[in-house]
Formats: sequence, structure tokens, C-alpha cells
Amino acid sequence: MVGRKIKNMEDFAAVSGISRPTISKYFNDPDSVRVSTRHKIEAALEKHEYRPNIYAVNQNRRLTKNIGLVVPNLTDPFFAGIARTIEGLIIEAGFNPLLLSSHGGPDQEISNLDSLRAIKPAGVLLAPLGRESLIDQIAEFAREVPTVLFDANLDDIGEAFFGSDNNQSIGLIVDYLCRSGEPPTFFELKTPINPNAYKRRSAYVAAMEQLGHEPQLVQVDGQGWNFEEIGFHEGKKVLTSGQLSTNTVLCSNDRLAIGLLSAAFENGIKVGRSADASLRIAGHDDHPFSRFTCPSLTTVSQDYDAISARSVDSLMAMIESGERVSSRVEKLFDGKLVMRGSA
Amino acid sequence: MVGRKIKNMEDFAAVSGISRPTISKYFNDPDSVRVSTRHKIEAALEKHEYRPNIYAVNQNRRLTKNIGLVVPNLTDPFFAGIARTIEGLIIEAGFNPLLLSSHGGPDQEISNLDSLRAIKPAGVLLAPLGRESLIDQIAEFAREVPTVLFDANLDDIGEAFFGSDNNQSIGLIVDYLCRSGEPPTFFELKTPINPNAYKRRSAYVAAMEQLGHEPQLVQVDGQGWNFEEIGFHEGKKVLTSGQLSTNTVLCSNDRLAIGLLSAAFENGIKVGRSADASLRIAGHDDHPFSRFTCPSLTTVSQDYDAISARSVDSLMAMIESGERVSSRVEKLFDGKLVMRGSA
DNA sequence: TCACAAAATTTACACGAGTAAAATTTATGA
DNA sequence: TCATAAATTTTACTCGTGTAAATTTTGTGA
Repeated sequence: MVGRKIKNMEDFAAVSGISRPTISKYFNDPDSVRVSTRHKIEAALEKHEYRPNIYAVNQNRRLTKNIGLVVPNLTDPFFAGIARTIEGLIIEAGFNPLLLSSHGGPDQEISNLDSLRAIKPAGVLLAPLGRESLIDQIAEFAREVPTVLFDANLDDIGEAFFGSDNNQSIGLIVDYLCRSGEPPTFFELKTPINPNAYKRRSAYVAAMEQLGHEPQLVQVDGQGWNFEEIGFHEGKKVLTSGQLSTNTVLCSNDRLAIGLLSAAFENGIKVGRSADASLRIAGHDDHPFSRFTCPSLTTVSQDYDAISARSVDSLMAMIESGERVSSRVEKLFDGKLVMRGSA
Repeated sequence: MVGRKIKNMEDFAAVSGISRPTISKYFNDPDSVRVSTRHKIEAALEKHEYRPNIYAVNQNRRLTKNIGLVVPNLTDPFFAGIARTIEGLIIEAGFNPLLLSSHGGPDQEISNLDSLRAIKPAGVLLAPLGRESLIDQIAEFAREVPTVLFDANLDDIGEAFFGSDNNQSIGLIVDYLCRSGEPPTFFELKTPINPNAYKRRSAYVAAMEQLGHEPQLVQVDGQGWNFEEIGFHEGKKVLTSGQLSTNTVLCSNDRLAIGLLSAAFENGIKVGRSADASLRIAGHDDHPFSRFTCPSLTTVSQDYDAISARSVDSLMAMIESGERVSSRVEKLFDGKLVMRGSA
């Protein structure tokens, strides 16, 4: 350890015997300097501990190494999981992820984008709220900053969208439910926030019709993101009022199903596929918790590894090429049936 | 809208008819300039849309307005909830929160602190992993940056710690369980990651002894943060092997309890406080999900509004005074009994 | 109206890097 | 060994803002 402390690149250049701009080059790409030089720098680095000042670096770079990652609601373990996966991919690609949650609110969503703007990110991965999103402002942001949407689509916003094929996945589970018992009633919110919910609704209707069954929609009231609560309260009403024309319920998402399962339990209704059960309940998403419901929840898992990977890849491609895509890419991934105890 | 675009403070100073340094003063504290000046600036701001470049600002400020917020695991809705609350408080205080999750890994925890170092934060709020945390490195960080610990304590690290009084809360629920039925067996991990778990263990032992009962510990194997999984698998073994000497189980945390409830259900064991139930299960933390387990989980809620508020307040006080505290503060908050169906 | 202290503003320089263009060094082939 | 091209390094200037010190303006009281 040398006496004098390294405060900036100048100091570090001095102790390593190399000029400052060369050091700068090294930090931007270690392979861009001569090997002998690189070794000298790395030797000095081991002795002196120096890291370029992030703020000074980013002030002058045309593009920062920051990537914004905005999810609608981190309190939902489903999004927490995706966020974690994507964070890892961003770091792997040599960038710096900045995770922001919209906490279910459109104002927070915009405020998140504003924070990101200030940070001059190289790109942004955005899972929008959906129906409540302030479309115009998001569109404007996406025009300024390379943006890729995932999970929920907004028409023509961003350079690409990656999500689940609700037609395929709902078709899959409707098919399974019909084969294995009575055709399902669809349990959902009357006015969902998430565009996927609308797609799932029509996918359900289409799948039922194709199988020759009449679609049955049970649409309950409820606002916000506390789906378990809604599933529980409204589910209780539904279960006691005899609104169900069959013994099978397909919920628009797992969180509603978790609430409904809880309601069924409290009402002494036995759920499952065994002979003595009087109700089957299925969900969609393979929420981290659905393994541990009572009974465990039959559902469809989204291929969010693929969604994450493609979203990050596509953003990286844009950033590296420095060009916006000519035509917007939309790619939907298949879900997989996860058979468990509840249906 | 004027023709020429505002690129920097210089430009903005020109169009507003004020010198640049005065503008700078204004952005640091609008009340530090003469009222007439402030009005001029604000009028110009409405016309011209200008925001100081974050990087240039932070390069020169001794202290940034950034506050790091590190939680052990964002995938756990409990921490996601706290994080959200704390984020709000930080923003309210006029700072900029940066949320990082250690994802249950000590290396990630250190790497998070390293990222924060690079950002030169005014302060950091850290909920450490606990036993696995790389103590020395965290201690070193806390010496460099004003740090307040919450949720889990590490001896003598940081300027303050705010958490739950496990003695009080475990005492509360042990007391309740003993009054209302058979004394509880304590279900926990053999080698927990979280220091709170150790405190809860000894709090349980103390509470039982005080009530004249013999403590019964069931300590299961299991690593990592997938507590539901551990509770489920190990719980199954415990339930079938007759290790329980009473019909009541107190779990070290709700996530274990959720797994155990699931195991009980699969084994056809009826849980609850009704006459026909053969097992009572209670947890600790009031996890967001414990309302929706089957039956709903009796537990103890942590006062994390208080924990969040005090943590932020205490960090702000340090930042504003610019001094480290002379003696480390530790404050524990009481939990509240949440009576539900399971016990 | 004037003197004077207090407050606000301006001047001037600093911060810690990126990066074109110029200068130097290195590698290549005869 | 030398000329030459290619690669690397250095010189010199730039980015957008903070801030101490110097200057100017403002408000107050006589």
C-alpha cells in the first residue's frame, strides 16, 4: 500500500506509469490497450484500489450502462421473481439494472419513467400496468429511450413485446379441464387492469366454443391489485349464491384462485379431483405460492425464463446496433400445464 | 415554446435572465434565492422544461441525495412490503431511494454494497441476511457510509438498529396458545440464517419455562430461503413420525407455517381450533399470504410501519446533522397477536 | 436622500472523467 | 538494419454543474 491515496484517474495513471486517457480506454474495454499495458494497469489496480467515478463517467458517455427495469408491482412474488431473473441477465450482459416498481399506480409508473429519464439509461424493460397506464406518456418515453415491453402489451409502444400466449395457455387448461371433468366456469374481474386478463377471457370463450361448450363467465367487482382479497370476498358470494353451473372454476390468475380456494375452505367446500370433492379450481401463472395452497393449485406456468431472455436479448441488440427496429416485434411464448391437486 | 433547446444550466440561465450559479442555488434549495428571482426562474421553468443533469450534479456535490435500501430477498412479499413502505418514506424526505435485493446470497449482499459505494449515497438502510452475511465487509461499509440496520441485527454494525422484539412477540403467542389449548412445540430450522430465528428460539424456551411447561423444539434440516418448501417437506416427516408431543405447533415464521399447513392438509390432518381439528398451527410475521391459507393463519404481526419510520428518521437525522451517532441505538418494537383460524 | 450592513449574485475555478487529433511506439517485411 | 504501416499513447479540449471569493444589489434606519 502506497502512502498517497488514489482519488482520481489522474492519480491512478501516475502510480501505474500510464497516461490517464489510456487508463480511461482500459476501463471502457480492457482489451483495447496493448497487453503489456493491460498487465501494468492490472498490477497497479491490485495494489491501489481505484474505481472510476460513476458520475464523471456517465456525464461524458453518450450512453450510460444503465438499464431500467420497471414492473407493475413488486409486492407480487410473480413479478419479484421475473425481476430477479431479468436483473441477472442484465448484469450478465455487462449492464447495470435499476429496478423500479409502479406499486400498482399509473402515476408511480410515469414517475418511474421520469426517474429513469434523468438517469439517461441505455434502454428500458417495462412491464406496464395495463389498462390504467397513461398511454401517451409511456409512448412518449418509448420514443425517447429504447424500450422493450414484456408481460403486458400496449399497442405500438416500444420496440418489441414479449409475453405469454394466452390463447395457447388458456386453451390448454380449458381442454384439460373439459377432458377430466365438467367444463369450467371462468372466474375473473369485471374490469381487469391487465390486458392479459382480457385476452384470457376471450381465449376462454373461444376454447369453450371450440369444444362445444357454452362459456360461463363469472365477473366480479374489485379494483386494485389485491387479487387474493377479491378472490376471497367475491368468491364467497359466488360459492354461496349458486352462480356456478358446473363444479369447475378456471380463475383468470392464480392470485384470484388462491383467494377462491380460501373462500371454499371457509365454506366447507372440498376442492380437488378426488371423488368426494365437490369443486375443482384451476388458475393461471404458476404463482410461487400455488404449490402450497390447500389443495395445491392446478395451473398453467408461463415460460418467463424465455420471456426474460428474449426481452433482454432484444434490448441488447438494439443498444449495440444503436438503431431502432424497423418493425415492432411481438413474440408470445407457450405456457405449460401444471397439474396439481385442485383440478 | 422557444426555438432554441435548453441543453444545460447555462442555456437555461440565459433564457431566464439569471446567472447560472444562481440557478444552481435555486435547484439545491428554491428558498435560498430572492423571491423575485425564484419567480423568474419558475416562470422560465414552465416555458422551457429543463432539469439539471444528474451526473454533473452528483459529481460535484459532497453528498448525493441517494439512499440505498438493501433487503435480503425481494421475492419474499414480506420484504417487498417493507421495501415499498420505506421507499415512500425516503421520497417523502426528499431523497432518492435505490432498492437492491441480496437474493438470499451473501456475495450478492456485498456486491450490492459495492454498487452503492460507487453511487456515493448519503446513507444506507440495510436489512442484512444474518448468519451468512460477510460481517467484516459489511462493517467496513458501515464505517464508510452512514448505515442503519433494520429487521436483522448485526452486532455493533451501523449507527442504529430497529426491529421486532421477539421476546415480546413470541411471549405473546406462546401465552395465547397455552391459555387456549395445549402448549406449543416450536417448529424451526436447525441452523437458521436469520438472527431473529435464534432470538425466537430462546424467547420460546423462556416463555414456556415461565409458564411451567417444558419447551419442545423440532429442528429440521434445510438451507436457503425457500421456507415454504422446507416447511412442507420436513413438516410431512414431522407430522407422520409422531415427533409432536402436543397438538399445537408454533412455527418460527409464517413461511414455514404455510408449508406445514400444506403438509397437514395433504396428510388429511384437520388444522384449527374447532373441536374436530387435531392440530393447531401458528406462525410469526403476519406474512401477506397468511390471511389466505387454509385455515387462515394465526400469527403475530410485526410493527413494520414503526420499524420503517424509525429507521428512516434516524438515518435522516444523521445525514442532516452530518455526524455519526455517539452511541449505537437499538430499538425493538412490539408485535401484535393476529388471531385467525389455525390456532 | 444617504450610508451601511446584509443578502443575493457573479466571477472564476474545480471536479473527474471522455475523446478527437497529433505524436509516438511497435510490428512487419525486405 | 531500415522504411513503413499499424497500433497505441499523449496532448489538449470538452462535458455540465458545484462553490468559494469577490462584487453587486437590496433593505433599513437616520
